Amino acid sequence: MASVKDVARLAGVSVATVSRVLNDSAPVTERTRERVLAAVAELGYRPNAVARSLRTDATGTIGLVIGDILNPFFTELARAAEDEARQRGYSVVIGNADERADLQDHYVRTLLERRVDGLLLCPTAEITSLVRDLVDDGLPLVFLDRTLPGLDVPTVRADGTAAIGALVAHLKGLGHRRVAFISGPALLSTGRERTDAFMVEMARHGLAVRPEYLESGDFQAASGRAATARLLDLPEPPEAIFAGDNLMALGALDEIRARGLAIPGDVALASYDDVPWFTHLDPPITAIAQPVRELGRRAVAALADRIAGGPVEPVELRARLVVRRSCGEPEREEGSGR
Amino acid sequence: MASVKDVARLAGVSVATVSRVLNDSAPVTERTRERVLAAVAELGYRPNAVARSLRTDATGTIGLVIGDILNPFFTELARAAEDEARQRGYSVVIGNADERADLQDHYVRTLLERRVDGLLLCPTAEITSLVRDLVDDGLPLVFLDRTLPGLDVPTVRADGTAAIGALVAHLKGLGHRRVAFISGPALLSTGRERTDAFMVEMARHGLAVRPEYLESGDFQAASGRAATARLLDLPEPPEAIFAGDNLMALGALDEIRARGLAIPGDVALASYDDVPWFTHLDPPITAIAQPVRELGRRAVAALADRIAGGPVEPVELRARLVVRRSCGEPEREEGSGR
DNA sequence: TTGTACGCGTTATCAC
DNA sequence: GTGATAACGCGTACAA
Repeated sequence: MASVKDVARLAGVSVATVSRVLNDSAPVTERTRERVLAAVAELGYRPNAVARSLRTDATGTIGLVIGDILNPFFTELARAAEDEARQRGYSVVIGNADERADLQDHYVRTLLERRVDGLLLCPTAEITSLVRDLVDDGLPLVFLDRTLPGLDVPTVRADGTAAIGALVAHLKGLGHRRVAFISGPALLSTGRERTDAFMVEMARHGLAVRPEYLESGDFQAASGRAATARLLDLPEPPEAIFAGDNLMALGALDEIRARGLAIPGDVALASYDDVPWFTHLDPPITAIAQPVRELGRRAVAALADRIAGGPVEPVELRARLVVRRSCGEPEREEGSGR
Repeated sequence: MASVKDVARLAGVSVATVSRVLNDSAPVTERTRERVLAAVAELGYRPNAVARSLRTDATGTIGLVIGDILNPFFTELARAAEDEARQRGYSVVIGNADERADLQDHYVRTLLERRVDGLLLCPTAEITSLVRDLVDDGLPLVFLDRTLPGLDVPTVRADGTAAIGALVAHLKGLGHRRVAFISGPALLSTGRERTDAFMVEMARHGLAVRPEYLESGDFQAASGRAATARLLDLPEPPEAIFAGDNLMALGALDEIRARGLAIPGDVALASYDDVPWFTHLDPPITAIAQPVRELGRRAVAALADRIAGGPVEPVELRARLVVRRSCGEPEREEGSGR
């Protein structure tokens, strides 16, 4: 493949001049500029980003390690991040941790070796020594969606407390008293926070939470289904089930359907995380929607600031309740959806 | 960040020896090996993949340019490709063309500049000059899911003809005669092939296709919804609608629901492309499933072969019909799902 | 078994 | 305005 040298030779100038033309880093005669450009076109020259990166110590690349690429939440997050990154001239290299610490570390390692300019990380539960090193090394780092305790890293996330409060009020208003929650992993900040908020809000609304109504899963569909089975097998099953993420809600849905139960007639269902197809279910699912696209954009913006050496504030957006019809809402109360 | 030089100095050896230890490219005394490894650990040395790539002229990276990252088909495809690539020691850089030729070219260009070892491309409709150059340049290239006519590039894809035939037979068996098809863009090979197969199979089964029953969309939900609206507004609407991809099926579903029509009572619905949540709809959607994960794996395998300099055969897998309950199937005919 | 020295393709610093 | 050249970090031919 043609290099600057070839271009220089063909244009009858030095490599320095070629570089100057290509990056217009210094004034060049119109005549030579044309000659260089002509040579570039003739040779089909493509600058070698690898060599440039070695020289400039910047790759124009940011890493994004997400929890699970099959989870629509992360997919949309990735897309939003990529849009914003492209606009800022960055490329994004995505790593899929598949909710496993070892896979997360694998990707972090290769991203480091590839010398990404910064890293967006949705950390898995465990705080690995590699992640700790990252912080110490001073690599521009921003946590996305999830936090790790005791690490001084800016985090971009959405707070769901208010929305969960709104949901609890909504359920109570609809006459539900026995509300169950399927929480995510307690090791994940998102898992913990949603559970805490649920407990607090239930108490605040004077609703008791029986211990057997507090199930827990791993943010995957299968665990949501299993938890729902246990709940429905209870001598006195809950009137409403609130799943801690969209995949567990899917599992819950399956189990309810498999038993031939009706939503919301036999049991109400609500989900943390909204996904496009919730609108298309019958009934449409009442859910708590995170501002996913803005999360992705703001995360990239924050990282870009850190890379530029500026100070970075943590970002905390707010999730909101989207009322649909899976909790026994009267016919025309449908929310705005998305 | 520490380099081989630093490691060499600390270990009291030459850079060559450090390199030898790290790649065990040549025998080294156990004693020096230990010293080097100790130095590596102490300095927290991470090899610089950028420099290595410049030297070896290989990045250990493959590019994957997909049509639309929000389409579950491509998401799953990407994940499968990534799994296979990781097992083979490659990293995948994903570019999202968003079904736009200019965005596709943008990503192809940056991937080229980053010197990916090979490229997996789901080409958009138009055959751009950049893509033509790619072929001429001899960059290891494999088309995935879609082909471009007149280009000598191995393609990994799934043929849907048999499955479409099975679907037509299935619909006919269920008593449907007026079957409509919402095709994808005729410029896309996948769009064309599905339409052709539909026409051929309808004829083969002695079913006429009225011109007004042949709608076309752009593989996005909105177009599927609009096409469905036109179909349902017909003086004599079709008894069954077959959508050319999962997103257009989603749009069709919306329009049908919005009109308060019942599936399959008022109109039957089937989709090309199966997605996990089709199972969870009521009724579950009868669909044609592509072997998505195997497509991804085989594509990476083929590309790896090309990179290694071996000959590469095109791969053609088969899609299959998954019978569920959206076409008026009797209660217990449900297929195996996925 | 180990060390020295060159070159990969760029950009940047210095002269001219 | 332009050209020669050093340097980025690494792998490797060649020498020792």
